[in-house]
Amino acid sequence: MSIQIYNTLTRKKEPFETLEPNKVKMYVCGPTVYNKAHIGHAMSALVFDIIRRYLEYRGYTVEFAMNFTDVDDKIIRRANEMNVDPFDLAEGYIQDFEKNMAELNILPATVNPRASHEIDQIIEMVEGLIEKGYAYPLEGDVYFRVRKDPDYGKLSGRNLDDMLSGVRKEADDRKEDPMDFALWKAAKPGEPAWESPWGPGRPGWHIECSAMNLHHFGASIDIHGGGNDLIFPHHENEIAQSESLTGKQFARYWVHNGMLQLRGEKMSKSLGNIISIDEFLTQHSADAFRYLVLNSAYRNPVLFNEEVLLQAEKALDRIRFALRPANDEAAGAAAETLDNLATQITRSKDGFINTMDDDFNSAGALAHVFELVRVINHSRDEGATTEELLPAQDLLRELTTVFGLRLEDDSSAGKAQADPFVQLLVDLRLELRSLKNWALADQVRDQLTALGVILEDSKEGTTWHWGKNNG
RNA sequence: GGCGACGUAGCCAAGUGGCAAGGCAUGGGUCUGCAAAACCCUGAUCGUCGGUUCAAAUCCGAUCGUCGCCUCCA
Repeated sequence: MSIQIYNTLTRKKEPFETLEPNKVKMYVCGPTVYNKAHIGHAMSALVFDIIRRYLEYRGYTVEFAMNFTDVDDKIIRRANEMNVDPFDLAEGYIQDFEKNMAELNILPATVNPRASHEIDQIIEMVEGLIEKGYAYPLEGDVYFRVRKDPDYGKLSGRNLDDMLSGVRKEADDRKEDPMDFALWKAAKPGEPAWESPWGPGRPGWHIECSAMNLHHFGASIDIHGGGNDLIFPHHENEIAQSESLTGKQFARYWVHNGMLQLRGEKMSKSLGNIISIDEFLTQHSADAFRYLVLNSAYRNPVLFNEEVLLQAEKALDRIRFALRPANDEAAGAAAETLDNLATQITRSKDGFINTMDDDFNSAGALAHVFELVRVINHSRDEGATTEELLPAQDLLRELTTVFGLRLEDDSSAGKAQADPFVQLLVDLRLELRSLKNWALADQVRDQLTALGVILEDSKEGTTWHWGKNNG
């Protein structure tokens, strides 16, 4: 059974077949860089990072492109408000975005094209569309002629006549059809502009993605991704532009992620309920966010709130524990236990792959990961040695790496200076316990807990670690 | 108004025809001086109504509810 991918274009799952053997050309719509990236951007980036990692795990070479829209009305407006150069503004946010992506453990794209670096290709494409009759210049603008494209609406499942009823009455009546959209916009005074056959101006939003794809990948790509809020009009228009010009199918599979739900509604600028990635990361771990994304179907809305994040942190702790070595005095587990462990390795790996093959069902695959976790922990309790646990733990590390989870025991980061003193107190308490001075021993433990240090007593002694978001 | 998605245990959430995964929480137990962690055990007939079928959470119809797109949006 091959990988199955749900294709928005056909509204069903289809077997994944690449244009070239073992190679995937994948393009995902990136952000318009006029502000700090928010957790909705993170959600989309995580979804496609997971898909990309999984395709690589399955042996594909993935060429992954994600653009930056760095020429746009909103960027220009904000730059004017702040009295800075629009390109400097965009550059700053691009760097912020790349920093955020690294923090979230999102693999860097093969290429990050920017609209402002693709102007020649954009102009060339617009000229081509005019030549073929799919576009027309109008007072320095250029518009796409939607009525000329019989397929227009095939991605979003709309037809032009239905859409017309929804069009605002004050629609620009210079255009041939209200649904015609801008490929090129004439420059207004004070705006950044490039010379073109139609006078100074700048590209419309939709054309950049088409031009970048053509430039970097050619006429056809395997996977085109983005948030499902981009299906219309953005992706619909991309298809119209690209396929009208080349006559070839633009993207074989259209993959769309669901929206992040904050307090029951979509997070967006217009609603003003934005949480930036920076803000998020001061409170929570990147792994916790990734877990939320993994734990649900990428096409559905993902619920985001404090309770769910707490549940995620605890679930991750469970996986982290399974990666710990065996007890020091472990004498080796019984043959039956080791057989079960060996069986589970095969079962978990097969289950993981079969489930992920089904349209990247990460939530289902996560169940297979947790089964492995349970059996590892059980085996440890049954006396398995570190060597005996290792193959299963290697697989656990392998699968969670495909998911992009770091699972670092890094909660002590930045606190290392205090470690010797903590150890001193822990050792002291051990003495108190051997003297059966429980009251004082408990006092030490309670006060360390209050400082964010978690103690765990066992037969071999006491281990300790820093708790989450504490100390 | 048009197009689309979703509604599964206290919470999050897989599962699209054959006895309902997983995580968090809860309760009980093992271990522990106590605790923590870990381990074992513990719960739902799938919004509602009707239909198809030997068999439905899963297909069809209706109904209620939630959400998204149709304007910039990941």
